[in-house]
Amino acid sequence: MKKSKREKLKAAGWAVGSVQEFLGLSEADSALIEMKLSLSRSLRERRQRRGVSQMELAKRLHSSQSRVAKMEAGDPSVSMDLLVSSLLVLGVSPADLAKTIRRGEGGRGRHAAA
Amino acid sequence: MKKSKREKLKAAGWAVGSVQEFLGLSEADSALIEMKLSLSRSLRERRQRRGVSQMELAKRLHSSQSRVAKMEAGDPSVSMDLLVSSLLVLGVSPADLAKTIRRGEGGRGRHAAA
DNA sequence: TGACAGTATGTCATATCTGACATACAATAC
DNA sequence: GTATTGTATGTCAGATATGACATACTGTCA
Repeated sequence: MKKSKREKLKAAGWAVGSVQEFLGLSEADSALIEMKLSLSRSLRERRQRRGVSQMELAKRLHSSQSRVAKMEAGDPSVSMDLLVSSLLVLGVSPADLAKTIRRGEGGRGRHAAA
Repeated sequence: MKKSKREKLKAAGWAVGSVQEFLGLSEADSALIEMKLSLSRSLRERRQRRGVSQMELAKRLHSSQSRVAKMEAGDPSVSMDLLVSSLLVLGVSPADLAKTIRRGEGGRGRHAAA
């Protein structure tokens, strides 16, 4: 029941801004997606800021470099669990995580502060 | 690589407080778990507060009553994605979600404000 | 008592996610 | 040039999550 939407998104190339309007996504669906994209961006940012390579992060996570790349690419095959785990492994506090999640706040006039 | 820990947790009955110390869980692992438990509690609370039955929520989610029950029971088989989706479907804003997540903040003297 | 609405718990087939691998690409240093 | 390091992308077998279903347990109301 979720797959069809993921397919559409993949096909659409994960348009960045408010993805919702032109696909048949519900508010909740698109909010979730934007949240994940937000986490994804945060991950890359934090990792780089700490000078950690994807390979190294992968090791800490007991995962693989390719999966880390997919996480940062916002690949739909990546779960929120994995994104959150990764951030936690990078030492991000739940409080900071919360901030990141709020950053994913829905369209309607909001602007992403890069 | 995650399964063994889930098994242990299940065996341990998902002890509520800071689960970490007596199992071989990393900080990140237990932080993730407590976050999920936090979401889980929040879900039940919000759903009840709105007078929505598990069955009804299940329909809105295109899921089933039993899965909603598992979500609220903190069953390890439930993903963070599903928990978050559910809260969103209940109309919870990303900002409120963020608060819930912060509530899952790690042990070290903190107390769960019910 | 029985009937009912809500919830819990177990199982299962199928959908999805995951780590691992191969391989390609980009930039840098020699 | 070609190593080397970091990253991207595709694929796939195996692991995990999912919805659906059956069934049991709980009130509550008559």
